[in-house]
Amino acid sequence: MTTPQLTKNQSLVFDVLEKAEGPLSAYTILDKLRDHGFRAPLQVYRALEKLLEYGVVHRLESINSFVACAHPGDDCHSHGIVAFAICESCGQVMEFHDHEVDHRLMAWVRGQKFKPEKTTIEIRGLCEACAA
Amino acid sequence: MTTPQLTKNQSLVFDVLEKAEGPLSAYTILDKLRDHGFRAPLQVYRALEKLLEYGVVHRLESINSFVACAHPGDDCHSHGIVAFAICESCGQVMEFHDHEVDHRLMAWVRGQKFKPEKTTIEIRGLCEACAA
DNA sequence: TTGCAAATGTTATGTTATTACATCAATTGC
DNA sequence: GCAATTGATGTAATAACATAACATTTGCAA
Repeated sequence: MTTPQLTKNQSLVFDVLEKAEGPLSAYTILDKLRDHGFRAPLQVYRALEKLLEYGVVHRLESINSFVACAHPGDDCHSHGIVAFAICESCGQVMEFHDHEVDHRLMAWVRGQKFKPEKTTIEIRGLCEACAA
Repeated sequence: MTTPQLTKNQSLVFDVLEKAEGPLSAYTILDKLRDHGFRAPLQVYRALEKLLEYGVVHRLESINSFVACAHPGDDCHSHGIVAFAICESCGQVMEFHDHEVDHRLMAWVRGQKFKPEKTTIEIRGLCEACAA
């Protein structure tokens, strides 16, 4: 999928996520955009919905937050399943891909005739700096 | 870890989850236990906290719900990372384990000197019956 | 220029989870 | 025995996350 031109709200939300150190909740994004005229959660959620669809933003299910994709200008979908390591101390997120993991999960899924739509892999713990 | 004797509230919550067809939200559990004297969400969340700790219940992060562990009488922790396939149509959940997936994720983690605490693997999609 | 689809604005509400504080019951140490 | 501690419970209030419903605006193509 190629990313279409972002609308005003989509750009604002994406910029906030890109400039952020780590993942942000929808309401945190809302607060950061009040100066730009944002008033309601839906303005954020609607933008996020599109950004997720375009693959330029990821949702972290285990912490109800969102991050910009770590592959600028690239298409995340081509990498297979995206996995995340989330530091519970500093909030830093590392994004990675492992084709063997994809392969094993998809093999299991095939065996069950299960039709996968969206797969979540999130490892919560402590990053090197915080574990020290 | 061996599971200690459950308290009254823990037993009530666990029984509800065991008898359920699929995952339940905390508030759904609350509703099912009103007849047994439950009045507040916290009664459910506190019981769930312990049941999760004992490993007899799993939390499904991507749907904010809880399921009884699919290995009755067994200790889930000994199986490594638990993965779930969740049917978005009928709500059915399949629980499985794949040592190779564990191995690959833990290898990545070691390479980053990341210290994992809790790992989530959830595949949302359609089960065989619902995909037909 | 009309008609449509997508995006936006706004209010209200629904859903999930926690904080704060009080009480009760079992256990331990003296 | 009986303080002291610990863990479980009860209750109210609130915080945090997400969507429904409806009105309006915008861009664009027939």
